[in-house]
Amino acid sequence: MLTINLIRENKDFVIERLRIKNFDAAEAVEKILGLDQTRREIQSKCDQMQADMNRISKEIGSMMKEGRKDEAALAKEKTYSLKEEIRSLSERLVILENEVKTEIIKLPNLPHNLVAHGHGAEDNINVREGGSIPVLPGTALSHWDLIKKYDIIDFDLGIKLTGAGFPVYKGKGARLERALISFFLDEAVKAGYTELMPPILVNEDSGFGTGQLPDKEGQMYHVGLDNYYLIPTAEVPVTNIYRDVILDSENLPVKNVAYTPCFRREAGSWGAHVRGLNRLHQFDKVEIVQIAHPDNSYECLDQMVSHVEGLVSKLELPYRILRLCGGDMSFTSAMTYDFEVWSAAQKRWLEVSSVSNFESFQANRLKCRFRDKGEKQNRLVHTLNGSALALPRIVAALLENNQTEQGIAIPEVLKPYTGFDIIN
RNA sequence: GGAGAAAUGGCAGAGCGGUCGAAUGCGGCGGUCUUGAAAACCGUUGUCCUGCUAUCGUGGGACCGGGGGUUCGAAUCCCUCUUUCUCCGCCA
Repeated sequence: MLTINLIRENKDFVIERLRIKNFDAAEAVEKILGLDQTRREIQSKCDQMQADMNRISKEIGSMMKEGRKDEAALAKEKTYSLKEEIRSLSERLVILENEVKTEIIKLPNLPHNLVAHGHGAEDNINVREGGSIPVLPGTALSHWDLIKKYDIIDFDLGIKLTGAGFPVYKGKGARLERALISFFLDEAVKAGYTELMPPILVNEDSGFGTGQLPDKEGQMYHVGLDNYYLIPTAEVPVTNIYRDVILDSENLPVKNVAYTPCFRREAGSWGAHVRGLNRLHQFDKVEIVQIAHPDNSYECLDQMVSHVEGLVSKLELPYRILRLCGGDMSFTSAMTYDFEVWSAAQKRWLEVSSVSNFESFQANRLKCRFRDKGEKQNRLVHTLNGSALALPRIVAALLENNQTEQGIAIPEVLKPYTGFDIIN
C-alpha cells in the first residue's frame, strides 16, 4: 500500500511511475486526494469539538465537587448538542477513512527506476545466464515419464487421497525432496539467515498484511470453520511476524529463512504447460525473507540474487536471471528478478525463483517500522523475499537434465543429503 | 469440552467513575561526579492522526487486549470477541 503522504506530495510522480506497470492511476489519485482533503477537514472539526467537550466535562467535574449543582446541570444541557455533532462527524470520519483506504489499496507499488516499460514475458531483460545446456539423445524422457519409470512420484495416488495436483513422493523421490529442502536450508543458514518453522495456516490479518487479502482471496485455500487460510508461500507467516513491530535500526537487516509446504488453488489454470511437476496445488518451497533499512535494501536484493544464483549453480543447472519489466511484475513489487532453469526434455525455461524488493509497500500495510539512532521519526522498513528455492520445477529439471542410460545422476552437492548417487 | 481468574507503557506492577498518558520500581537515554568504569544523585523516556512553524519545536485529538454500549465525563461500569492462567475432562 502506498503511503498517503507520497500521493499527496508527489501526485504526478506516482501517476508517471505507474504507467511503467501499464496502470492508469490519474483518476484514482484525484479521488484519493479529494477524499483525503475532506477527511482532514472533518478530522480537525471533530477534534475541535472534542476539545470543547473535554473542557466542559472537566468544568462539570469541579462544579460537582464544589457543590454547584445548578451550574453543573446547566453545563450538561450544553453538551447534548455537541455530543450529537461529534457522533455524526466521527461516523463520517470512519466512512471516509475506509474509503481512502479502499482506494489506496487498489494502487500497485511503484516500480524502481531501472524497471523497463513492457507488457509481458517478451519484454523482460535477460541479466545473465549460467551453466551449460545439455544435449540429450532423442530417446530422452520428460520428467513425468521418468517419474513413472522409476516410480518416485505418484500423481494418481495423490488424486485418490486428495485430488489433482497433490502428488505422493515415494522412495528415492521422497528422499530427494527432503534432501533438497535440507540443502537449501543449510545454505541459507550459512549465509546468515535464521531458520524458522512457521504455522502454515494464517488468519485474515496476516493475509491482509502481505497483500493476499482482500483481492486474491480465490488463490488461497480457506478453512471456513475457523476462518484460516492455508499459506501460498512462507512469505506470509514469516513477513507477518513483523506486523505492528518497531525495530531497532541496529538489528537491520533481519534475515529469515523457512521451509513450508505451499498451497495454491490456481483455479482454471490447467492446460498444456502444466503437466507433471510444472504446476501443483501443494508443493515445497524454501523462502528467504529480509527486513531491510530503506537506504540499502537494493544491496540486500543483490545479495539475495547472488544467494539464489549460488544454489542453482551448485545444483549444476543451466539458468538465466531476468529482470522483469513493468507489465510482468507483481502488484506489490518494486523490482523483481526471476530465475529460470532449463528443462532439457521439455526444452523450455522453468521459473524456479522470484526475488523481489517490495520497498515500503508491504511495510505500510504491516505497520513495520524502525527508528534510526538519534532520530525522532519512525520510518517504514523495506521488505524483500525470494524463493530459495521452489522444489517441483527444480526436481523436474534435475530429472530431465541428468537422465542417463543407467538412471538419474544426483548432483555432487546433494549426495551427502540423499545418501545415494543415482535413481534407477 | 466444563468451571473459575485475569489482560495496564520496553518489563514488573498500582489505579476500579472526574484533575490519569496513567503512581512506583526496573530497564533505556542524557547529565553531574570519576583518569576510566561502577555506585550515587539529577533530568528524560510510547504510538497514531492533525493544526501552526523554514527548523529546534509547539497547539489539539485518539490510544490502559479488540469491538460495541452507558455517562456531561470511562483504564475504572455493562455487553461481546480474543488471548493467557488455574482446576476438571479428552488426547498425539
